[in-house]
Amino acid sequence: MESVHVVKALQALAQPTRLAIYRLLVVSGPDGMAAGQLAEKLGVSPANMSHHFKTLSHAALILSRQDGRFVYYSANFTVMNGMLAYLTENCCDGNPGACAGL
Amino acid sequence: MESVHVVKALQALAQPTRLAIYRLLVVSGPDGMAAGQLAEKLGVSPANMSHHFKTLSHAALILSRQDGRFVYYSANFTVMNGMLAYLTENCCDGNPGACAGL
DNA sequence: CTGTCATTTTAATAATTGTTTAATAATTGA
DNA sequence: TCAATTATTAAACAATTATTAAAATGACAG
Repeated sequence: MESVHVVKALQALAQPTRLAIYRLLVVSGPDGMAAGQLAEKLGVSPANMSHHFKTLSHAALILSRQDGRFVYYSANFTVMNGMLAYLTENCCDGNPGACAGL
Repeated sequence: MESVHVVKALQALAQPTRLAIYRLLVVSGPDGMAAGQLAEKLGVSPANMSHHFKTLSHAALILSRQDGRFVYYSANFTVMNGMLAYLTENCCDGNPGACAGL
């Protein structure tokens, strides 16, 4: 994963509403949740949610699929994995250190 | 780790220079690196670096210690661990899913 | 002390981001 | 087709963030 994509993913998650959206989608797994369901659960207006979905989608952190009138969003675990790996790469230059557990 | 701290940590890392700083500090381990050394390595002005150090410190992602005229910064692995755990908590509601590997 | 080096702070400006309101699409059922 | 529902887009404004230049702090050597 390249630096510029990691920055984009971090930016996308670095906002309270979007972090909450993402966490709900992590819990809901591959099936995901409908846009309106998320909006209601978080008490955020649909328009505002839509902007946040766009930001998260653009960072490839979430996926969407249409089902009738509903749009279901779900977490893209592959990108999250890549981001986490990037953050801890080459920890302590390969030697054991205070980073134990990473 | 609380949501508000996670957002702060993500915000701190969601910037190319700060992400680069953090990664260099992850590699350099507990000893860390001097402020000026990092500035030179990244080609960023000392004043600008200082602002970024402040942001990262305020998010508790890095630690600092003074040694003579030099200030050494190092990665705070505990906070990174907390952040990573927060992001993947309750994945797929505890059931096996597409999140395999997280 | 005085001068120099390493870093931080302050102040100013430019750029980005988040929220709101209103308008627009797409889908469904009567 | 018409109205209702679900979601997105566009435009505007307020708020936050990043960068720069200049001044200030703190540490050490002579």
